[in-house]
Amino acid sequence: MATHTGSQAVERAGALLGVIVESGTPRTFSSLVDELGMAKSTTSRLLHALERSRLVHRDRAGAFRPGALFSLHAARPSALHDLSELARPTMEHLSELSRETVNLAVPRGGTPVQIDQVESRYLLGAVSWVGVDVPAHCTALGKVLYAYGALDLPRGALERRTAHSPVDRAQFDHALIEVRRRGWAASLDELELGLAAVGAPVRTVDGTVVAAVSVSGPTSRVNEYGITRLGDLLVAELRGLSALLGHYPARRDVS
Amino acid sequence: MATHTGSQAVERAGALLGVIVESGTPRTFSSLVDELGMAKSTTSRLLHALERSRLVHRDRAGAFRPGALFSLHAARPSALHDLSELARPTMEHLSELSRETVNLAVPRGGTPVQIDQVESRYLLGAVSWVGVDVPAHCTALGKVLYAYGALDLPRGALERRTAHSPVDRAQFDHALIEVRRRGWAASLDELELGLAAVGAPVRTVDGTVVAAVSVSGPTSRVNEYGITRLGDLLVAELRGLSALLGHYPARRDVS
DNA sequence: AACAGCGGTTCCATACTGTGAAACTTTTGC
DNA sequence: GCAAAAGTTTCACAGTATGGAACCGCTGTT
Repeated sequence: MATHTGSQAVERAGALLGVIVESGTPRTFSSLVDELGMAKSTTSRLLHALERSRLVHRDRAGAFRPGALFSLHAARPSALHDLSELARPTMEHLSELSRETVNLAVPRGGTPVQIDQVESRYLLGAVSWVGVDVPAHCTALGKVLYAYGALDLPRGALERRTAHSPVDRAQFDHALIEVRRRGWAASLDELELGLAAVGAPVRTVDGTVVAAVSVSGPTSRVNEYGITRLGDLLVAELRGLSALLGHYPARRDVS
Repeated sequence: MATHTGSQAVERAGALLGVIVESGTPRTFSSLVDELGMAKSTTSRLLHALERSRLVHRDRAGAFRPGALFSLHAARPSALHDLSELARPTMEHLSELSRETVNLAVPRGGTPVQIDQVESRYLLGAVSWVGVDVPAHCTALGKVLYAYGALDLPRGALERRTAHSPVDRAQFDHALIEVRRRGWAASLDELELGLAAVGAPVRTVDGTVVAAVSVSGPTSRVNEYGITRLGDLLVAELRGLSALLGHYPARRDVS
């Protein structure tokens, strides 16, 4: 029962690439053979072909990573725009449900970088943060990325912005554990009095957190809606995104 | 005379991907058929296979762009690190030749983002700019990215940082033309008195500018070395990088 | 409405190319 | 130094990729 008529070799090569790119960490030849269950010879041949096309790169240690073509694409200014595009429908939907500002951020250069935003439907809403330098530990997006290891924990003292800012390291670490437990993060009056946000992770199918989405607005309205309700809503909505990012054909054919 | 023993279908699919990713702009089906000279049927089949593997994405208009796997990779914090890795040897070499600080930047979110740096060999050298928010029009890296359209021109007034900062719009536009003519950009005392930099573009084989590299140090030493000499050096060194980024097997077999 | 033109997909017979087992070579571990 | 693991190459076979042609579904034209 073939999934589709067509090019077997290309699909197998695609499956290899999928595994290599999604796992995020360099993969050894044998781990690929094990995971996809193809003959060593076939795997070897396909990997060499992919290497010639600069789709994979084998490092000194002999492990495979995404190739120059992926780096080239990543260097383009439009690269993250593509991610925004994938996330757009979900963000629009969240915006409709909450009527608040929705943001998308990825970790880059040690801090969360906002790459897309859907404006609040209210007149009084969170304004654009794009480009503004805010301490990540006071934001929902930052906490999410920290909690799931998408961002290295901040070094040095935790800056205080308001009386509610998390500045105690032990307390902050505990907060991150709590984030992982619940699956979402909140930031109430921590960055600015009256400003609140709730954020949740965007995952690939294999569970890796690659981005975060938040809903933010006046603390009063956010509280009114319900922090937990908002958190759970985010988690539920973002689950769907994983499929877009990371669905690839099931292997293990029964021959 | 086959280039290598192996997988024709995969290599052809790889060539398709190469064209799609490198051209940076959405490609139509027929432009791909024309460029690679494969049968329409073959091209169609391969593209569908690539689509199933999320390596290409066809947008509403039916044009092909890099797929979700590329976006996924681009969203990872390590993505740009890969580019740095490719550029490292060249940057190290430039550092040895000039003994000054060498920087690598890509356009991201409307501004140049420094993604790698080799420190000056001198005690008095340009310090790390990573993360520091500087007006791009006063930097060599920024000018290069502006000049080649890798970055959209700044909106609004051009901020003045020193008496030498370019603040007149017409004059600035003219300076960019000059940058394109020479192939490199300079910034002398424009950002900070006593600080100078010379930058040049990093191109893919098809000529698209995806990044910029600069050498910076005290104006006195940079002048002593020679602005033009430095510019030409940069251009020459960076030409080699293109091959790493963009070399892919020549098509047009003679059958 | 009928039609031509264009962009893309599906069909199909042909033969070429991808396949896996096994032999072979290289590296790692002890 | 040997043995085992890791990875590459060989090879005969069959299955799959190939391109021409037919086909489909638009869009614009008279």
